[in-house]
Amino acid sequence: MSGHHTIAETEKAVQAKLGAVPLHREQMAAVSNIHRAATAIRQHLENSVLRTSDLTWTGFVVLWVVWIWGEMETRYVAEEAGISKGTLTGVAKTLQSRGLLERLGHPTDGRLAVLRLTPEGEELMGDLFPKFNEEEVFVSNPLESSEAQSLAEMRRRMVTHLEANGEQRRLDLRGDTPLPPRRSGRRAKHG
Amino acid sequence: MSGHHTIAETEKAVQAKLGAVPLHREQMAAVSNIHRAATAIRQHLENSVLRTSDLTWTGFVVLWVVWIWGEMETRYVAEEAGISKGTLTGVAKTLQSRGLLERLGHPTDGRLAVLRLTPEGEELMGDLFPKFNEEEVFVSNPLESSEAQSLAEMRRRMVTHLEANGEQRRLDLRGDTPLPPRRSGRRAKHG
DNA sequence: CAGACATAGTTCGGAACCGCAAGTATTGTG
DNA sequence: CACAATACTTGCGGTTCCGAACTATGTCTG
Repeated sequence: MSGHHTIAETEKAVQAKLGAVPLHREQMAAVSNIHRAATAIRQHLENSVLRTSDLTWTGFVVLWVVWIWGEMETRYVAEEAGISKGTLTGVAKTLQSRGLLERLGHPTDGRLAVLRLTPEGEELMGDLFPKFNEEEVFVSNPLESSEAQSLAEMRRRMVTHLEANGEQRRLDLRGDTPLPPRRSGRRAKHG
Repeated sequence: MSGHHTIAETEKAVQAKLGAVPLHREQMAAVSNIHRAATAIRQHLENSVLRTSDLTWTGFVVLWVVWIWGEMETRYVAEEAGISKGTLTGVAKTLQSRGLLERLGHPTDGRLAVLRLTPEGEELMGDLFPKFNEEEVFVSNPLESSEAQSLAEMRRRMVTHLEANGEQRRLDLRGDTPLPPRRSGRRAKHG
């Protein structure tokens, strides 16, 4: 995954490329490879335990969230799973079609929808999660227990910070110029 | 991003769910939220600096790799960017169509293709990267400089370990039963 | 040098995914 | 009761993504 260049080589090349521009090295290192690490871990988990049950990463995460918390309103499921509501609708549909998940109306508030595992889903997760956790152990083998803890703690701090201040930061950055629309996406009906 | 449940609450719920099954807490914490953190960071970067240039995360990473290393064979670009060769073909096509990237044949080995930035691509990256790095600083604000370093170092250890031992581990896990094909994916021509 | 094998890249199938707009239904409020 | 707010779904247009099949090229070996 780290290709054929080390981090040190990469930083050197970046510095050469930027010349006089000051570079924030530690922060670059702290951020730049997180996505690659996440991808590597995700692929290991997908190809070791998830694939045999024909689950995608996202499908598993959604099942996991609902499994842990029991019945859960869809908006919270999306939030906890880190996907958009629209995506959740599709993923939930896939999982429903495989008989792992069911969708219920909320008893008092008719606007809400609630997700719950079917017995099959419960059984699958009861079987799958221990295996999943075993691979989490494998993946974090090279870390001391205390390191694993502080790693999680640092990440939590970054996420909390982003949640608290990210939106304001983005607002400040773009000032008065509004965010341009994406290239893709539905267009307004008239025009 | 962390929804309305803290990590501690989540762990408690997991333990309740699993009952007697021993749970590897630190490792679970070390792994389970990395993807969520990566997503949060990615979305901040996309919506702060990338969106104004209509670049996706992956598109930016590919440009970045080629920018740093100059001309580069596509297989190495894919490896450094952490995507499959097939994905790179599509991404490179998109970037070519926007005039940021060009594709050259290799002079001596006809199988190889080489990517290089166009002058427009060079200019864009020269403008964009400092802004990107600024946001990397923002994202890692809550970390001490030494923490940022050790974070990156731990992650690097995990990735290295996966690269070295992941495939063997997956082989051991599935034993003699072959990996089932994905639900999606190309099928053999005949049938 | 032909045939086997290896390597690099592209094509393709199917799914995930986003962000937005619009639509539906329900609930809260003045 | 009109009207705003909320929750979810649907659909659009695009990108990304994997991995297997396929194509083209290079290399090794008898």
